[in-house]
Amino acid sequence: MRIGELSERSGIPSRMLRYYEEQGLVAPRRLDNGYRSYDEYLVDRVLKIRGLIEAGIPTRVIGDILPCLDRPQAIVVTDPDPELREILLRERDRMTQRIDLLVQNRDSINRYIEAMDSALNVAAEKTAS
Amino acid sequence: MRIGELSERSGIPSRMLRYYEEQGLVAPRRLDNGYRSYDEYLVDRVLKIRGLIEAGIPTRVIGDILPCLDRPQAIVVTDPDPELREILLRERDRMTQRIDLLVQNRDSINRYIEAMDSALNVAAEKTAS
DNA sequence: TTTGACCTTCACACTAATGGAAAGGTTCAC
DNA sequence: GTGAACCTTTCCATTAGTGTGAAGGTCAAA
Repeated sequence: MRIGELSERSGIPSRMLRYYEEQGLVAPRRLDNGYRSYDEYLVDRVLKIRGLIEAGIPTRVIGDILPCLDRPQAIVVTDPDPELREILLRERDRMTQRIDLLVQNRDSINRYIEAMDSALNVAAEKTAS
Repeated sequence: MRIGELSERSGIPSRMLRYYEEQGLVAPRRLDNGYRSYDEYLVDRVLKIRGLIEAGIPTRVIGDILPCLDRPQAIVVTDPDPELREILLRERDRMTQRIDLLVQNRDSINRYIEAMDSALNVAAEKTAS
């Protein structure tokens, strides 16, 4: 598919799809006329990229971890690179930290919402009485 | 305490502490000479801010949710603002999405690391035999 | 064959977060 | 009272991600 269709299906502006390409995160083929041509599986890929960017992972890092994310590991890991392993360990731990903090704060927000709601209920009961 | 001490204790550059103030996230008192003076509890506060920023939450949003995060809810929620509730619901859901995607990808990375390690073990066993 | 929708590259600009330098005030210790 | 260490504000620079517009090529349909 061409960039417009991918953009529509993924909800990601074509400007950003070109940017991801510039950052080396996707490599669409080119048609004879120079148009980008995206394979079907790239829909999921760009959505994953988008999600990671929104989660605060810089494209540089995404480029490192992306190859390890979706494909059947058995095929890839024939020659384990110890340097890559270090990068992955570090990023995994950073992600875990992020997750913990996010969970903690989301739960705080949730408690707050619930407190608002029960305050509303109290008010409603007063009115009803 | 003054900005230098807070910076040292929190590990956050003073430049950033001034930035957080500019964004309305902290409001240190001022000494007679104009120096910023931070209360003890602000150490935790700026660390929380830092964590949220690193988790990808923009300061604008942090400003909205911060008041709901740490303080005893019962006191605050006397007059629940429905508009604030909408903001909080939206942000909570966004955070949940982030968390899910982060968990999913962290687990993928983890599986990949484990695959690397067992590939290494296989190689080591070969060498040993 | 012209129009319209799509694509291309290039470039300028904006925001958020951050770093850093300049120019100057305060305080304290020698 | 001078120097060192700290603070102040102001301003300029950089990076990542994003928006937008110009100038132009492709292609199908009227």
